[in-house]
Amino acid sequence: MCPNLDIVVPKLLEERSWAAPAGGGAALPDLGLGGVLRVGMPLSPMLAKMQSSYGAMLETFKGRAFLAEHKYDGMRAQVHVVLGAAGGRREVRIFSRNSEDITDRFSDVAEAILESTPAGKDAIFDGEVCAVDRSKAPAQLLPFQSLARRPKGPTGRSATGERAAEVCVYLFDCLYHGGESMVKAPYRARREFLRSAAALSPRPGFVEYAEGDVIEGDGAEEAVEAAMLRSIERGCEGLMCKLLDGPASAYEPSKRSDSWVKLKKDYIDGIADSLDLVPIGAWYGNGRKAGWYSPVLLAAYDPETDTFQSVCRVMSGFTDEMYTKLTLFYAGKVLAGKQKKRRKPEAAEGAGSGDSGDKGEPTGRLLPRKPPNYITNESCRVWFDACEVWTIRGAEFSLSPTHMCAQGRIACAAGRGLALRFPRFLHERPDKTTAEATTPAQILELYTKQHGAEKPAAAAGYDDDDDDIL
DNA sequence: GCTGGCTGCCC
DNA sequence: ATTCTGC
DNA sequence: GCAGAATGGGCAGCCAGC
Repeated sequence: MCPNLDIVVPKLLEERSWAAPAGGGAALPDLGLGGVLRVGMPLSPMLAKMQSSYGAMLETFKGRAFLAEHKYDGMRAQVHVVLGAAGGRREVRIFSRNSEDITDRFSDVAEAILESTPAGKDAIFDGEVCAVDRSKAPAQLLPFQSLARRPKGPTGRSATGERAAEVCVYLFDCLYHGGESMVKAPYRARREFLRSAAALSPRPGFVEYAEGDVIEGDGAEEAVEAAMLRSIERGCEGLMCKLLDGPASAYEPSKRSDSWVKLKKDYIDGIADSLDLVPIGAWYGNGRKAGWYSPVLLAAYDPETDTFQSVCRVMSGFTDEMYTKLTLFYAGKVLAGKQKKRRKPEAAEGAGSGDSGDKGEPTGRLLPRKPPNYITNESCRVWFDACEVWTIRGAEFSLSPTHMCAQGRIACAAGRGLALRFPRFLHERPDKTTAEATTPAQILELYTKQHGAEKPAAAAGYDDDDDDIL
């Protein structure tokens, strides 16, 4: 329970460089309300605006210098180095993006920070903690899932007995140091300071600097593309592009500032793959989506076994109009708007066949029950007749206990399938039949390529699918 | 003691 | 996290 | 342009129930 006052009071931070209370905290009733940084009290991290093309990003920087930094796929970490009362023993606290204290979960990071920072100086750093495999030369970045499997408590014991993943923190900013706030300083200065011995002594595989390229002048576009490719090879999600100079490059807590732009690789034309999936079921939407099907369960089609294997649910990317059309198409009628408030299913349930008090069964294109060739651990409220194809885009695939795509073909993952992270609907694919949908084998190949960083396997020529040609 | 559901948090 | 909608 | 709503995948932890 951290008092997250930065969120409650998103003040304009009239930060001064006098933030340092020379004599100690006694006279600081302020809880962050005044915008005064306090080591040990988390401030809301600065956020980035998302853009989906190099062109749009370059446009926002308008020729000014910026940093094209790797966007690591881990957890945001605001690292505080707190001085003890006597100025002696230091303590490290680590806060999540939402200002939760996650020090216990990453006590190894905390210790590494202690070793990497000079005595007698308090500090606040910003960075990303990632699961890594240190047996590789430069520590190999591991998927987010590895990081998520870390135990939450201080005990560090994992129920399954598997050892927790090693982690490394990639630092990219310094907000405060030695009693001085740095948030008003230009990013270039903050970064340079962070990279000086006065602030930190990095330790490979434990405490590192976020990788980034300074880009300015001609050839910016080529430089950004190159940075993006490097980031992808490294196993990152894309780029964080940050304005380097001037007051606009200050650190603005809790703001989704224009001076930070994120470019995720799965949005960039020519890099992202999309999938052609089949809607096989749905639930009833809540709130403003009451009366519509939402979300919708999607599946890949395996012609070898004639099965539809679920890959994800999707609810993003539909306009209200599409919802109306979709619902009418499958239900064959307008659904009665549900009550505003949804209630707990209680213990009722009893498998997905009952459909409690629903009237019409096989109306429209609904099926009376889940067909045996729909392979999923989901229990949809209604099952669709698999009859169309939608183009879906997402980030990577994860091993799933719920979605059974390619289940049985994945080495070392008995009983698990593949699921798509961050799925969103792009458009219908009226020119494709369900038999032409993306197959589990294709998805398995994409999965293998994504973390099988072992082999760069450049091409492996992949079937297209996608195309949002306009 | 193991399992399933639910909560809370990460992205 | 993402997307669309409404102010 | 921004806030709000409705949800995406997935994990650890905790508690109820068998």
